[in-house]
Amino acid sequence: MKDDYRSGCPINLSLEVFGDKWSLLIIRDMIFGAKRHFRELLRSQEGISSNILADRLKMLVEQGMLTKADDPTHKQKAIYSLTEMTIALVPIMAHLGAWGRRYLPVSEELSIRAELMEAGGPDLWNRFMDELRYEHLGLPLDGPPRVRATLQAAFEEVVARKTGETAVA
Amino acid sequence: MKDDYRSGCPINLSLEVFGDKWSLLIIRDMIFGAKRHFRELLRSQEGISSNILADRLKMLVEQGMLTKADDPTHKQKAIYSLTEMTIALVPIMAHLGAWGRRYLPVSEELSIRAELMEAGGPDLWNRFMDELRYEHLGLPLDGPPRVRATLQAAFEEVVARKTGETAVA
DNA sequence: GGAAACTGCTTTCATTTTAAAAGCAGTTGC
DNA sequence: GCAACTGCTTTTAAAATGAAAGCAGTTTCC
Repeated sequence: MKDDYRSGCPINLSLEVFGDKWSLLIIRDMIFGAKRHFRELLRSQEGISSNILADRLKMLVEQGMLTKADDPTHKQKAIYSLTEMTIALVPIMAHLGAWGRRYLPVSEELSIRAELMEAGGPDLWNRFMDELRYEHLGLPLDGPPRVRATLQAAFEEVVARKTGETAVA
Repeated sequence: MKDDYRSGCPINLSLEVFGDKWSLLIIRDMIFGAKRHFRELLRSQEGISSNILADRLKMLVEQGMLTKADDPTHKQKAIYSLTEMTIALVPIMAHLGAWGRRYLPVSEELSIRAELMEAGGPDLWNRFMDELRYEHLGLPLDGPPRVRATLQAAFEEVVARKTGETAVA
């Protein structure tokens, strides 16, 4: 952990931890894309390069934002997990997505999840956070996880519809 | 405006606009510190340098996050104003502050505002946003602005108390 | 049992960004 | 008339980023 901060302001400290162009995208892919391995994270929409990904993962682990463990199914695989700190970013992700959707030129398929998160509100966010605690921290969960699958299904529906439209056009 | 984005994901687009170590601090100082001029913004807690500040202000204006106008009281002064886009970041600021306060080594005096914002919740944020619309966009406001002054007073109270403690110690 | 594909990275090198410091052409207040 | 203030720009060094290739294993598949 680094401990020489520019100031003790909570917004500044937050930016010092994940205020760059990539960290939050990695966390996004872990939360919404269920990605847990290096090579999965390497296939981001935005095309992160491997050296940057390696650097950020290392930093995020050092900061307590992620944990890293051996994957029992493969001697070379590492599994990255969210921590409570990172799961607590879900509402911020939802707000960021809603903001981007309102003010920036988002694509329909990549913003359907943000739309559903905004519509679902804090109740949905809390359910999703509980599901992430179940998947990443092993905490008990009431019923099976469903939020991410619902978001994913909506995404795929849009993709299918747009593919159809293109085929027709 | 740049228009070559890495992806149409709303979170990514948001990061492309203000996902760096300084942009959000400039906006923070305009929102919570009522700073409107270059040299005011230069005196940030974190010590931004003048070339970076100039660069970011230019970019934020290009992105529609701020507007720049002549200050009628001084031929060399420029006044920067928030836009609706930036005022809409208030809830994100509140969440970021709350998150930082919970998980990072914040200082007491610099986090009292975040504490009050968290306690006030969406009702307070909306009132604050209306006050910012009044100050920066000239929209009508019901009653005089009070939120920022309240936050500022709490900040100064903590500073005064801590100065007293130091003097006694 | 051998080849191909996959594992999480690291290395290299060119380009871009950041940072600190000094400076500058005006403008304003006293 | 001069000192302090205005929003920057310039210079130079250091650091971060990005693209591409490579690497020492491990696993899969036939």
